Amino acid sequence: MTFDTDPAQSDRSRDALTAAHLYYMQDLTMDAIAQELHTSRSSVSRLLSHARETGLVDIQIKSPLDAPSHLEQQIEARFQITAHVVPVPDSANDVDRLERVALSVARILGQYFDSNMTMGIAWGSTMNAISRHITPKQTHNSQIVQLNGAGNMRTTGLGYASEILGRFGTAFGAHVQQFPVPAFFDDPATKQALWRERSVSRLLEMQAIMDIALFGLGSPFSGVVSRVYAGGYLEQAEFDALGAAGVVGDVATVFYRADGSADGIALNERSTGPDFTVLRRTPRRICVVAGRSKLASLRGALAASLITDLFVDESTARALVEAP
Amino acid sequence: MTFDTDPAQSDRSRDALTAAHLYYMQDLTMDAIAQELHTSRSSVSRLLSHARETGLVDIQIKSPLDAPSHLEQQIEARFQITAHVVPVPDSANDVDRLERVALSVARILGQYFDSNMTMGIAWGSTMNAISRHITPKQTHNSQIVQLNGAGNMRTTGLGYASEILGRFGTAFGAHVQQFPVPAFFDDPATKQALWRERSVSRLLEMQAIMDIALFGLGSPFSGVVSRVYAGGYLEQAEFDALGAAGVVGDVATVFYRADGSADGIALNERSTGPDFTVLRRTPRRICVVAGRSKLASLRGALAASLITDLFVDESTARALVEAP
DNA sequence: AATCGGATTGAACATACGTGCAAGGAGCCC
DNA sequence: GGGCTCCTTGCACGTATGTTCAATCCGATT
Repeated sequence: MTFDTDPAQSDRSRDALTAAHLYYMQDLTMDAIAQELHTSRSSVSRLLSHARETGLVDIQIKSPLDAPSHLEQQIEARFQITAHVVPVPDSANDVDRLERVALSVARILGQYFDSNMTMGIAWGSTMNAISRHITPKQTHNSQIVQLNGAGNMRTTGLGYASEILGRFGTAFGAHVQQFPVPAFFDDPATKQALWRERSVSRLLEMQAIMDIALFGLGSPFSGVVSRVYAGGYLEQAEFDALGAAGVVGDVATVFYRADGSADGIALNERSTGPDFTVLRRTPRRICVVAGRSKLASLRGALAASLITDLFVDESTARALVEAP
Repeated sequence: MTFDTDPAQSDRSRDALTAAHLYYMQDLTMDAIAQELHTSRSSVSRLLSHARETGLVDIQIKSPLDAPSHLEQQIEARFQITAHVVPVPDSANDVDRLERVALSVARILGQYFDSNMTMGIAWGSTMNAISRHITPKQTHNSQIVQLNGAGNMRTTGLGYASEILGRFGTAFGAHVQQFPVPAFFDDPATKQALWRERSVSRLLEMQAIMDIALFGLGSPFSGVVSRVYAGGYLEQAEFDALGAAGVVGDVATVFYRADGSADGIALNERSTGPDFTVLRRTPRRICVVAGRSKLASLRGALAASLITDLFVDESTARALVEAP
């Protein structure tokens, strides 16, 4: 049984390691490294890319002491959470914004997730963006578990969600636990029945003991429609009911109001996402938000105490600390 | 009292931090960053240099699993120490060799040294080379303590040694404890008398409880003469006596033989360096060696169990694992 | 207020770097 | 063994980056 020690790959990685040493520790030029490795400069360039992509080289930004920016301090003081404000120029559009916040999260995630841990993962455009950029890190005995179902009337959702899950899994060398159910059941009774099944309850157990939850926010009633609302998951009537109930957002297809409350929202009874009382027991709950359209949703999630660590673009962060 | 929060510097560092985020976390080009920061591309280049030099950006090379190279494994198995083999082409001369090993050590040192620690520092060309390249890291309540005196018949040695010490001190924000004595006393009795002085014994106490010792090796009887032997520290007669006693090297001006023994070497009675029995109590003893001329000295130091962590250039490492 | 020295800036230049491309190899199937 | 694809390599090109230099700014000093 070969681990990742197949001779070809190992050769390449060994060279990449040496090249990384020479480049990052000894400040040699790629040309000089090429000579030492008896190859061409281009190959060295590629080796170094490989080293960075595979997480062989790890670049961290330190926050010596003063680091928390003014904004971060304000957010932390006001909401009792850890804040990471991602600098994005105000002129950027929402797509760039999401991409850049996601990239920052993807690069830093390895500092949170480690061996023997379990991480819960939502799905959606935010999670998708993150998954495409994660810097890999080898872990052992770790689990990635899907937080909520992704099926709808048209598809099982297995393709989209499992693509995301899979990227997380391979990046961390973790076991992946899929949750092959629809996002919402038609009948609450189906959910209750299924929840008693051993195969499902095993997964719910894992959610209950996860160390990290990672999720974006849905914002049903703002400019950009979240994936949940565009993808055929909800009927118009259901959507209207959410509005009537005063819903401002969702985490893993579980909805809440501006004050953070979620009681009496009918759709939650049929949702497959984790109940907030469960979610709040997770030690680290990382929320990733990009774009001011999610501001109301963010405020609600904060009011509901769903977040311990927030990644947010600069302009949304500024809006957040302004008077509500 | 201003810490490092003087407004000008803080502005610069804040920009550097942002630039580092944008460059290393979001893969923007310097041009794009310049626009966001309303400055020129050159300034961004300088900001990023600044960020790297000040340790604001930390680049680490991971050793995922297989990392210990063959050579490192061999050394570790044979001598029960941790080995870091620095890749240096065989064609490099001894000066390059030292420079490159020192650079690697300087970059990685921050991973060993932290707040509330005490590190003992030798002096010499190796330590000098390292000191010129250390990547800074802010620590609190930490100490840098000089291991052995640096004075000789000509100078107090304060200039040279304290320059080295000082660079370590400022790089880590640590208190610096100099040791203003000659490298060797003329009369052992002077040493004993001085060693009872409270000012000196306070420093010896600190040496006794240090967490890390960092030193190069002296090799009196090989091609390149160590600083100790060229700088007027020893008279010819003393030098000859070392040869007669079978000495192969020294650590912080304390000498040893090929088998690691140090008993009965007269000069050690007059040396100001730490007794090996004291040194061996230090949990981490980092030795930096470059150049095959130090091979015999290295073998002796290993036999004397003076080393827990070894940094060595590739070709010397190869020579080390060959049959003695 | 004038002058000086040192630090900072952007333009221009010289390198260093990333990447598309065609050529060469290594496996694999026929 | 020939021919196929897929992967890797080095070259060449265009772009990105580091660095020098003259101009400018800033603060301190006279």
